[in-house]
Amino acid sequence: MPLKIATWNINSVRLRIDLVAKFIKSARPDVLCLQETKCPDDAFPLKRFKRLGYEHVALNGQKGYHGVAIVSRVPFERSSAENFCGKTDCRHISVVLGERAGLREEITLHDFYVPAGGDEPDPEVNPKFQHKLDFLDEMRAHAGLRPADKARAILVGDLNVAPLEHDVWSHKQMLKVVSHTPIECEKLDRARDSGRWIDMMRVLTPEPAKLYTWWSYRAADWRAADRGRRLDHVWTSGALAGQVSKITVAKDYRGAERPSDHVPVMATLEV
DNA sequence: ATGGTCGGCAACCGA
Repeated sequence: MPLKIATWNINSVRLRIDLVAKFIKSARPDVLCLQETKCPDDAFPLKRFKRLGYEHVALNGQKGYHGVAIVSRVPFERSSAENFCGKTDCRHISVVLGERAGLREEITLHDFYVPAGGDEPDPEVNPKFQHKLDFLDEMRAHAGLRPADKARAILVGDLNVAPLEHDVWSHKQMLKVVSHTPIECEKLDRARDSGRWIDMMRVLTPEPAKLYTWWSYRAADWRAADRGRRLDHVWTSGALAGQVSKITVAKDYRGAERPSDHVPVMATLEV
């Protein structure tokens, strides 16, 4: 059976709830992972999601900043939220899909929002960049992010790093720009390799094809300039990799009225 | 080389 899992940095779920509804109705994901919900759990628009058919929700939100959520048409077995870098800043949540979702074998799903890291790419003077590097190191070292050989797992979200040359509009001009500096790209690679995760977006769309999921709000004409970055990712364990039939980047949503600066990415799994 | 725009929430912080 096909299982569709989408990820989207929504940059305020309450402000953009109508846009989320439009995406849900059109793309029909089974599970939607959100980042930057900017919404305390008691203010999350549960009723709206319920009306749309997404009755199962796992939340890790707070007032004003960051926040992640997983909303689903199929029930979870369990969920958990973890803290990184000794902070309670709501950057991770995970669920397990299993029997109740009609699966014979469980799938663990992680939803991440890695710190953006500020503007200055020097950890000595910019604590936000240091935090980002520490966060990536902690992901690498995390035992819970190393799926066993046969385990089916998927990790999605806004990882705030565009690691490959063709994940940015200009590799050369981006080398000193936070999101594409060598040190953070290397740390992201190590986090991925340490868990033996596979970068499924690049399996299905290999370089040198350009692949972006984010376009700055600051561009006068984001579409014409097309100075995008691939900040959002879909990683799977080896056991799940062969079952990903398709990943789509819904670029049109960047052109919506009052858009997020990120667009939805949706993976279809044959499970 | 520089500054450009958002959202939350009520002055700036974070992105």
